[in-house]
Amino acid sequence: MAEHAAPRDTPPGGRPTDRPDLAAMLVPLCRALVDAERPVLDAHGLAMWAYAVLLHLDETPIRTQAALAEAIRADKTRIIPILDDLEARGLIHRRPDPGDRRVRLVSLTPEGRRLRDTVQADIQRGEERLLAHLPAADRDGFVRGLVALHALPEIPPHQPSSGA
Amino acid sequence: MAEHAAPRDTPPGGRPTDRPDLAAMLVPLCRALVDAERPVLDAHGLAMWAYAVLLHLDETPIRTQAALAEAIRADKTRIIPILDDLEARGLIHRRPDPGDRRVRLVSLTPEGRRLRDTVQADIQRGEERLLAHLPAADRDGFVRGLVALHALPEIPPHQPSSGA
DNA sequence: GCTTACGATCTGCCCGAGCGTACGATCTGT
DNA sequence: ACAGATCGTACGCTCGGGCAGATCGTAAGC
Repeated sequence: MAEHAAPRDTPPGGRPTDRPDLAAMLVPLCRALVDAERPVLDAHGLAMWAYAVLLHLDETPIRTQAALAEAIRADKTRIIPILDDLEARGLIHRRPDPGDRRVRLVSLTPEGRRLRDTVQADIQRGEERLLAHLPAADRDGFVRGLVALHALPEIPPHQPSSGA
Repeated sequence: MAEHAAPRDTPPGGRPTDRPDLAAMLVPLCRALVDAERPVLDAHGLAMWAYAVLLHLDETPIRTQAALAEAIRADKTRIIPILDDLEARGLIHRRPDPGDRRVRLVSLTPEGRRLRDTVQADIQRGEERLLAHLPAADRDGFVRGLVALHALPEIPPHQPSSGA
């Protein structure tokens, strides 16, 4: 089941780390987690992007739709139908900024906030059940490390040092 | 920059966790990490899937190509050209199983193993530089938690409990 | 020997997502 | 008033990847 990378001889120019690549563990974990959470989103008729919008909207005041799109790393054109849908369902407000009528001020409606809280509660409950598999110390470290990494402004590209 | 979710009132039916969703942190982290590591793979002429194959090949003995594809969660048809390329470059062997000539036994060649070690050293060096941003305790907990989660056989789907 | 099952391979279809372009409405500076 | 920039929106292209079907070789059971 669990394949741990056996420690190998030291490759040229690198210290051995005695663990699989972070990405090789993170990517499957991400996929599995997203798959696991999809039923919850489906049950509430939310697409992943729509949920990302709801999540982001009340954490930081929104300036423009393009900024919102960039914040959740979505495409600025593809976010339009998502906002259309959320607006049609009464989950967000989208009104022109009186100060600059080019921009639309996007905000959560009370129903939007409620749905968001409900869905997030479901999701986080599932996540907590997942985290329960870990010993308490590792669980806290994992979450704290993840929060810290998530807070990093950006991740610089790795440099191939060995002769290309 | 770093937006921490402010603790909110408890949503109906769930305990508040005072942290963003795991997935909401993991997915951007994955994307950023993969983006950061792409230059390394490019420098060695390896696609992501090809690297996944090399990574998987010497950790567990391979039975069939379809099993290999499933193990790295790739499509069984899409993996063929990848194996073709790796084989043409002398990085893997693909010979018919004498016991059952339907199946092809896939294994790493010495050059394949060397390339894999080189690339992995580059990648893990970059990852270690990233982890250096964390306090030692959180770093260890993060890696240990990640390894443990990665070792889980599967992640059960979350159940939407609130009235769908 | 025949039928059925299975693995590898190929081909084609469809979808989601990234990206560029274009256009209308609006703001800003001159 | 006019030029240039900015925002929201629509359209279209392209690519990667998931998926289904078809073919061929091989294996196993009858």
